Amino acid sequence: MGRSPCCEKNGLKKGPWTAEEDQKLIEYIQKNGYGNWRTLPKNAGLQRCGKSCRLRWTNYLRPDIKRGRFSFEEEETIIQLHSMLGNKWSAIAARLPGRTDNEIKNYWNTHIRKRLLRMGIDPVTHNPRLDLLDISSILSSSIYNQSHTNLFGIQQPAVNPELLRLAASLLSSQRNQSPNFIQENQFGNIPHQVQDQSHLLQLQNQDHQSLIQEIPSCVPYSGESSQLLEPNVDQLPSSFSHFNPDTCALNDWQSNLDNFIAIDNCGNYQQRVNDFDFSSHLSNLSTRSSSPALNSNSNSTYINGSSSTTEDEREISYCSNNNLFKYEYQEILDSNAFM
DNA sequence: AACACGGCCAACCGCCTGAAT
DNA sequence: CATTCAGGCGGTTGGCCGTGT
Repeated sequence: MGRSPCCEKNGLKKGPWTAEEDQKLIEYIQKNGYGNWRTLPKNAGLQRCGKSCRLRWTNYLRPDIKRGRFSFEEEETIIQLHSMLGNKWSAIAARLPGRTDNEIKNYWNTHIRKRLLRMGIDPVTHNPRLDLLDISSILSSSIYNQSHTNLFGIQQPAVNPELLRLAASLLSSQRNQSPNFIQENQFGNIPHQVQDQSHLLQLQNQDHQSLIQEIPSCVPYSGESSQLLEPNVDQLPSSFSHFNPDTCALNDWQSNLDNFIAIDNCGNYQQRVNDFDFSSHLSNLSTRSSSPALNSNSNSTYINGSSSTTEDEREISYCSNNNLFKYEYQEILDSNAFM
């Protein structure tokens, strides 16, 4: 009845593979192919279980594995696929030739996930982090002096009651003002007023999602992120300068910061305001990078550094489509309300 | 030089699904 | 139909290595 056991569980070697073991496995598979992992270790003269052999082969020894740093295009693909598929690493790996699910998973957990978190984007939902947005949960707490439980169920120290009283007061005063202050901005960028805590507190009256959709309402949006379109620069307000990495030197780039436009490779654009110290961010880049490190490959002709090669420049590039706006909003929240 | 710390990643663990018996 | 296991998958771990003090 049933199948016979695949292998003896005892007496099999575990841990890192030696070069000799690798060679045995490679030679066996080159000669006989792979498929029956149950019998393979014995036939190949390996004191390993079939599962270990399969893993070693698929994640490391396979000849078509691409090693080395992930390219920008690969990173972008991973993020886009993850937003659609979630932690389906094998499904994501199937669309990235030469990359294994294990490698993508590791790269996500060690690089991309942390970066998204720093940007205020929830790496699971790809939306703004609710733990940072959830001011209303603080304000709605009826007993200010009690400790506060955050979204993760972690007890946090009591919030300064004076601060909360001030916040409540400001909120109350803002309720009598125009609720459309965000839409009043003709360019669709985040208004500077948002920096003001009173405006920030006003936001808590609105549903987070509706707010996010509201901000880019004046911005041309090309639709699906998978569609790579040339940006339509004709739609840019004339007062905006734009950045062309093909022709613009880094100094020009920095000098234009006051009127900087970020355009992702779907053609969406956004005026960058200096709310979250974008200038110093770029200054730091310039000290570590002798050249702007920009390239003109892919479909990003006008872009905020998303085709560049340094870590921090890439960081900006993840703010594509709606995430761009979410990011800015999140940064404003972060720097004004929680610091 | 020695130690502590954190990041990275190969490898393992445990669960699930579908096939074999 | 029930049982058993191979294969596949995602989550987690632990050791190595680089960096900071």
